[in-house]
Amino acid sequence: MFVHVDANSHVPIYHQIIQQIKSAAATGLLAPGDKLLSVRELSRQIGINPNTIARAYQELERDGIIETIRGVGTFLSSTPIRISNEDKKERVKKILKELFTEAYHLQYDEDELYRVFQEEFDKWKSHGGSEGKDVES
Amino acid sequence: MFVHVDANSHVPIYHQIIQQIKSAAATGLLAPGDKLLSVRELSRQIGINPNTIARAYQELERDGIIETIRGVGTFLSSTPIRISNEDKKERVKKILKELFTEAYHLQYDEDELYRVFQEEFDKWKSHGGSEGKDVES
Amino acid sequence: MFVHVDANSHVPIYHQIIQQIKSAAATGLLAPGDKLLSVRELSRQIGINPNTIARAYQELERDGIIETIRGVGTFLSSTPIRISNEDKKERVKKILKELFTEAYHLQYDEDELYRVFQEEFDKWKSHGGSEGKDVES
Amino acid sequence: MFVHVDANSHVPIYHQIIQQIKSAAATGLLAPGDKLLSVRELSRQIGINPNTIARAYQELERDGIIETIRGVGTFLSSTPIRISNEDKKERVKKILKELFTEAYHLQYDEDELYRVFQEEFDKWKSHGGSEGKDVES
DNA sequence: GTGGTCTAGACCACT
DNA sequence: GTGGTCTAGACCACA
Repeated sequence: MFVHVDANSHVPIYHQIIQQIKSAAATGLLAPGDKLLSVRELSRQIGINPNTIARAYQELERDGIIETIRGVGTFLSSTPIRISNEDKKERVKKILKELFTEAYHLQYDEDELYRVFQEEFDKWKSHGGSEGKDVES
Repeated sequence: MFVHVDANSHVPIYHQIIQQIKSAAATGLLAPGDKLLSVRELSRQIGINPNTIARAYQELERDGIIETIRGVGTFLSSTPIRISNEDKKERVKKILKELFTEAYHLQYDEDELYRVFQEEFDKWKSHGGSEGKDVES
Repeated sequence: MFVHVDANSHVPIYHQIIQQIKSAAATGLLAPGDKLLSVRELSRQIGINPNTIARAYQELERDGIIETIRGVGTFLSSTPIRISNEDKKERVKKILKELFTEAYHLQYDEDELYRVFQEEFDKWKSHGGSEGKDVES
Repeated sequence: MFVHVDANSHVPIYHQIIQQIKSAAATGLLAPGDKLLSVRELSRQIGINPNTIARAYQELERDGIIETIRGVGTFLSSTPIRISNEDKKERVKKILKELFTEAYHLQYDEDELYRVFQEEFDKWKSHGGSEGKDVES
C-alpha cells in the first residue's frame, strides 16, 4: 500500500491519509472502482488507530472521492463529483496563493517560478492530466 | 512585513510564522541583525493573538534564530544555514503536486488550470512578486 | 438550550444534533452570528460524550452552517452557503420522495397530502420562509 | 410490493422494512392473513441482502405482527393497532419540517420550493400516488 | 468479514 | 477557557 504517515507532522494524520489517497487517484495509482484497503487492514499496516482511518475515509466519501458499501468495503468512486465553478476556482486559487507565498519567502525569482511550474505542468500533462491515465508508482 | 497566515490551515499558526521567518532568514530576505516587528505590532498587522506570536518568537529564540534584547527589540541573529536551490525547488514542487492533485479531483482540464495559473501569476507579479516588499494578504 | 437527544433512536446522536441545530437556524431560534454552546458545555447539558458533539459541530462547519474560531468558540454562520442548483434540487427531491413513500404507506389520500402540505407551507411562509426571521421557540 | 429502501439513510435497512410493513398493516394496506413476499423474493425485488430481510421478518414475528408457516409462507397475523389520523398527520408533518429546514439552508425561496413540490407531486400522482400498486424506486 | 457510532480519557493548539 | 486530534475498546448494522 502507498500510504505512509508522519505522526510527528503538524498535519493531522487523517489529513495526510486523505491527501495521499487523493493523490493516488489523481495519478492513476488508484483507478475508479478499485477497492481500498479495509479500515482495519490499513490500520494494521500503518499502525494507526482504526478510528483515524475511518475518519479519513468518511471525509473522502463526503467529498465524493470514494464510495462505501456497508459490509462490503470502500471503493474509489467512479462518478465524477459535482462542484460549482466558483468553488473550483476558489480551491485552486487558495493553493496558488500558498505557492506564491512560499515562492516569496524562498525569494524565488518570477521567471524561475514560472519555469518550474511549466516543467511540472508538462510532466502532469504527459501523465494524463485531468484524464487520469494509469501511471506506475 | 512578510508574514502571511492561513487561520484555517491544519498547520498551527505559530508554526506558519516560524517557518516563514526561517525561510526569510535562509534566503537572505532577512539579514543578520535586522530588527523584527514587535510581537504587538506583528499581532496587529496579521490579526493574530499576541500570545501566538510570542510563542513563535520564543521558539525561534530557543533555536537561536533570533535574539531578544529587553526594551530594545528582537533581531535576527547570526546567519542560519542557507537553503540549497534543490531544497527550494523541492518545496515548490510539493505545492505544485498538491495543486495538480486538487485540479484532477476538481475536474480541471489542462487549459483551464493553465489559464487560472497565468491569471493569478500575473496578479502576483503586478503586486510585486518576489521583488516586492508587501504582498496583499 | 434546545437540543434534546434520543439515545435509543436508530438515528445517530450526532445526526440528531445536526438536525436540531439546522432546524433552530431555519426557524430563527438561532440567528447568524449567535454563539453556540461550547462542545463541553453542550456535552454536559445533554449527557453526551464531547467527541460526539464535536463531530456534529465539525459536520455542520463543513456544510457551512456554523463557523468555529480556534480557542474562541462556535458561531452560527452569517455567510450563505454556495451550492449548485442540481444539488439543491436533488436534496429536496430526496426528502419529497421520503414524504411520498410515507404518504403511500399511511394510505394518505392525494388531496389530503396536498392539503397538509399547503397548510404547513403557509405556516412556514408566515414564519419568514427562506428569510429566516426571528421566531420564538 | 410496497417496500422502498434508502440504503444511504442512517436508519438501518431492516428497520425501514419493519416500519413500512407495520404502516401498511396499520392502515389496512395489508389485511390480516395476506401473504407477504418471501424473503428471497423481496430480497431480489429491492436488491437487499436476504439476511437483512430475514432479520426484519424475524423481528416482526417476535412482535406478533406476522406469522411464518414453514414451507408455506409468511402472513400478516391478526390486525394490529390501527394508527390514528392524528398520528398519521404527525408523521407527515415531521417530514415536512425536515423539508422546510433543508429548503432554508439551501436558500430556496418560497416559490421555488413550491414549484419543485408541485412538480414532484404531479409525477407521484401520475405514477399512482396513494392509490397505485407500485411506485418506481 | 465490512464500515459506523459511541464512550472515556489523553494531549495539543490557541485565546 | 475554546475546539481539534488521537487512542483503546465496545457494540451495532450489514454481507
